[in-house]
Amino acid sequence: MVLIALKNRLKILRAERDWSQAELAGRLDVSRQAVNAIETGKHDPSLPLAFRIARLFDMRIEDIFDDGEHA
Amino acid sequence: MVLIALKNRLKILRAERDWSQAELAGRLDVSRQAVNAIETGKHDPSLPLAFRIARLFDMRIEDIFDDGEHA
DNA sequence: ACATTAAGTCAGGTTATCTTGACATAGTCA
DNA sequence: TGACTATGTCAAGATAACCTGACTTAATGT
Repeated sequence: MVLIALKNRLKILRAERDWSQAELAGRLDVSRQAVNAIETGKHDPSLPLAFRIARLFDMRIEDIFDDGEHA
Repeated sequence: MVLIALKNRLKILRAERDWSQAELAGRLDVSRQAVNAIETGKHDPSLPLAFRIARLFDMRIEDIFDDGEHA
């Protein structure tokens, strides 16, 4: 049972601010590897981390991560 | 390190529809115990499950779960 | 050439989020 | 009374989401 992670715009949002993965990790209070794993689709963030990410970029969770948003 | 789960309105949304935990679990494709654990604050849903919950109730994740929403 | 930074990865470990199965309690109802 | 439903809980186990530390590769700059 191999499920893939939700698509996300983290890498783009980070690039827009010219932050390294390490800097973003620091702002989110997680490890650099955690940020990398999320960006590269290895896994999804926990819900609390998703909230911190949304707060940091002042966006809604649904606008950063997406499920497929079928209509 | 004991962290508490996010507050959530699952129980209320479910009551408004007069669904049992078992029925909600079926609609979300998780176990009844998983629904119970989320409602009783034992843990947070994964992000993919949070998306399914939000879709089911046609609401935003932020309007069902909350972090404290300081201002 | 050498040092530094960024990104990606791996190993090994911990904790959180699930699973199934079982059980107790309370409420409803024939 | 006895059957049924809903809720809450526990145990034991699987997998996902984190951690630290180490290492490689590519790009940049001195």
